[in-house]
Amino acid sequence: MGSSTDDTVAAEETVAADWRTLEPMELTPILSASLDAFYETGFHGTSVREIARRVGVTVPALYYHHENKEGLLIALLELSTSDVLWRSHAADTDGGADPVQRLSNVIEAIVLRMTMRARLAALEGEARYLSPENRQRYRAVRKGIEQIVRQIVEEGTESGAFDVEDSAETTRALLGMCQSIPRWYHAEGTLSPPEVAKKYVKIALKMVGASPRT
Amino acid sequence: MGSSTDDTVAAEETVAADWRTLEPMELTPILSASLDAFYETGFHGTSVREIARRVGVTVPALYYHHENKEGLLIALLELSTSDVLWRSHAADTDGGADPVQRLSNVIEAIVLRMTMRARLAALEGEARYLSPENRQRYRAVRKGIEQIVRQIVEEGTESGAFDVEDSAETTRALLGMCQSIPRWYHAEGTLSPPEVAKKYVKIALKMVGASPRT
DNA sequence: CCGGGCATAGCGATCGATAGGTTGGATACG
DNA sequence: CGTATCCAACCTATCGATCGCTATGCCCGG
Repeated sequence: MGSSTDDTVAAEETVAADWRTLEPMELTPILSASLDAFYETGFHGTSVREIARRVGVTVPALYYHHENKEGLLIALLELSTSDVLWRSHAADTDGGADPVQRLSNVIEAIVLRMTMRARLAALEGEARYLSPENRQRYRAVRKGIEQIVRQIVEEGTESGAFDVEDSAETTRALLGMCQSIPRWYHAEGTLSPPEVAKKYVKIALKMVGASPRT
Repeated sequence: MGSSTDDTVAAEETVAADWRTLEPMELTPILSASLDAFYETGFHGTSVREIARRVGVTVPALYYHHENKEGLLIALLELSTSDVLWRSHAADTDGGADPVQRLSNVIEAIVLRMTMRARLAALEGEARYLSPENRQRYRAVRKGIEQIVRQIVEEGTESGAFDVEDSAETTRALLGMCQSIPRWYHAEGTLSPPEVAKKYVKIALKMVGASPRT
């Protein structure tokens, strides 16, 4: 996990800020090729032979490391969902008690992930092709993120920091806005991920009726 | 096309209000079964035999009415996109010159379609599996809707009715919020389509910094 | 010499698509 | 009125290709 030297003091500071740093996720060659293929042609549109061809191996090599084709998608979704769930929670608690800061942090964390891990984030649309039990686990993660955002929206509304009529609907609108980012965002675009995140934080604050601190 | 009797006067009035009325779209048995199958298991996850089985015919019957499997998806997307494009444009012009009313109308039209034609609207995510030339036509439609919304946002910002920093980004956020509705909306839910539309119109007006008329 | 990490070869099933025959109803003709 | 013709709308049967997956064997580093 972490280095064994000088941890006591720097640990909190590091962990607290960690949710902003998204280095390119390191994947095994097999998972990297699977991600590319699934992103381009979808789960059912991708054959295991195509994945093996991209990796430069034969088909049985895939089955040595993963149970079956669905196992490849599960492994990718596992990494993806645990990453976004951890980051959202860290961003939330990092915002202290101020709903404005908490929502700003969570939206920033989500948008940063949607832009810097766009291909991985777009994969979540393929989760509905999983077997029922695996799909269940994935939907639990989605509900977790929704609950984080909804709690902030509700608490902010009760404290008067926000002006929201329907917190559940506003939460879905916030997440829907963010989840659609991978559909149009390209890394070659003019806006960098932090710039996109800043814009969406401001939009999100408007959606909940909180004036940005200008 | 239309009946030749009594058209001159009633036409305008009918057309102007038509974009709010969404009767269940009548599809051929083949397209109806294709829509169900594509919605449940995706384009690549659906076999032509499965579609034929749902219709109650054999496979060649499908190929008699449509060129190939992709032709089934094209026919559905054609109906879907032409419908939403027409409704959005009608809702826009029906709002007169007031940006608030125009945006309210367009968002209402889009949300009404997303809820009442949820399965058809969700199909648009499968458009990326089309061949390049067909995908091109579809993306043109999407750009058309985006341009309608963006124009309203820009004009509203220039006239002072809206308070928007980045109209392009706000437009994408508005559409992304709406396009994600089919992912969670079920017809069995507690909210009716007009109720959902009302809520999203209010949220949209907040996003562009226009205070709702209370 | 042994087992992790593959490749060779091929299994049965299913894929999208098609050639060619059948049918039933509308229309034209005597 | 009877019947000949025709075409839309299918069905039967089957094509070659590809699918997910695996039994078996080799090879090389420890």
